Amino acid sequence: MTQNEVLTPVVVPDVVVLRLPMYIRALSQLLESSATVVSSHDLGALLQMTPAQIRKDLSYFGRFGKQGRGYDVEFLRDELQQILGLDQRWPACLIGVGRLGEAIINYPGFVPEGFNVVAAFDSDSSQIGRKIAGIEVVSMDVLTKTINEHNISIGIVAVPSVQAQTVINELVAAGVRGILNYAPIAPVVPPNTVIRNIDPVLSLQSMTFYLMQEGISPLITE
Amino acid sequence: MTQNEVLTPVVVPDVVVLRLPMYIRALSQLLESSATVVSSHDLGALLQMTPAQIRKDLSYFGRFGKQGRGYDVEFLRDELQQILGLDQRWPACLIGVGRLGEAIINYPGFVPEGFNVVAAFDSDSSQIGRKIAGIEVVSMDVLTKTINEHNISIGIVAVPSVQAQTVINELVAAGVRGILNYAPIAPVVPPNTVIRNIDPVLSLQSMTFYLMQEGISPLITE
DNA sequence: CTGGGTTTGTGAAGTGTGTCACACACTGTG
DNA sequence: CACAGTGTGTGACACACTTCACAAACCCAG
Repeated sequence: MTQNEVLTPVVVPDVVVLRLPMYIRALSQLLESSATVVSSHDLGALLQMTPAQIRKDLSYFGRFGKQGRGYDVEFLRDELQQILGLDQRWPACLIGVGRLGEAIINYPGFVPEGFNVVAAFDSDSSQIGRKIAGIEVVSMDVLTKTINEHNISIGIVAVPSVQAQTVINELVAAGVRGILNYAPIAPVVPPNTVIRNIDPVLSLQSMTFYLMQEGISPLITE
Repeated sequence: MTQNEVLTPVVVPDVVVLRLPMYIRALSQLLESSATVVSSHDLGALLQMTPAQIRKDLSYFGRFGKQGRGYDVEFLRDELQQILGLDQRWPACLIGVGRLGEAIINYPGFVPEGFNVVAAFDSDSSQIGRKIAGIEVVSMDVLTKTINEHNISIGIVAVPSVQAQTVINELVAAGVRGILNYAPIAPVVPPNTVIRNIDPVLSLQSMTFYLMQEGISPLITE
């Protein structure tokens, strides 16, 4: 094989892709504590997972470690960031500037990770023109235009449930291929679109099953 | 086997438990559109999953359907709610009343689903005494006492990353067995404790991998 | 430069989850 | 009351992911 490496030799399982950001975060944390090298064993202890899984996951993308030594923390983090496209800044737009939308746009966790909300939309005309965190709320009428102008490929949906599917359809039609949905619904998207749902209620509802199993019930004190 | 049925015949896979809330939500939606009966086929279409998976999932808990007919919507929803313990109200406490904590306590999605934030804590003394959504912010010193008094088994963590693990440890020590964590960390909890992490950044970071694969890059316009 | 200790990368085995396909049950009709 | 049509519940199969285990590679000490 004297040709250039193919980008992704075999198809990478989704679960593996979901774990890469956790590796990046742990590596960043290690960097702050001035660690230069880490083994799959130590990284596994930090993330509560087996060393074998970490090695297998990384092996989908390349050979980043050295036998007898481990992984160079900074190098591995940079490689993983590049694989996920996190060495670039991603402009995103927000739809819905109610209480939730406002909290999202003010959330300080996005910017340091390379995600910038550069536009905010709302269907409520009384919201239009208002500025939140330096961003002016504009009408849904200019959705496609604004998305093209700013080259936005990520949309964050923070509208009421009943409107969410419609808004998602509009985003997809406007060319957005990645959607972060905060509405408590099960949205339908075309196959070439990536959707991630943030739904604390679903998390709580599956949690109570296990609490019940341990005999913990809100009505019984002990 | 003339003995009483055991509650859960075989161990239920975690993935199945995670899907039950989605079924409940879809069933509630069907109820609103005045449907009385639904087949696994139709439910699958609504949730983008195969009928076989739905039938298999439900079969872990009992036989709720009727051949040739399907499932009674209201009956199935009630059964699933009971299995998850959602026929009761669950008191929860919030730790951290910053911008994020405030948004959580004001989030209107929890109460209709049976989750009530009945106490709010903060380590910042300037926050103590303040009232948010009718709930007075109190000191971390009274954490254990308050949790016991209100019979709280769920804690919602909305403190900065550096404090999150400490707060989680304190919650566990105080008897909380279910934790909804909003801090962007990988927390460590004892085996008998259920943790759910809400982390929009992780969702975005795995999303960009797929956007990159489709050739979508924030720097390239087309 | 040699050898003991360490840790990676990866085929192979193991485990768990999803899908298939069909017997059985129920409905409604004539 | 019989029969055609429909849809569940489930054992068997298929697939995907995780873990195992070991050869190969590297470090470092003497």
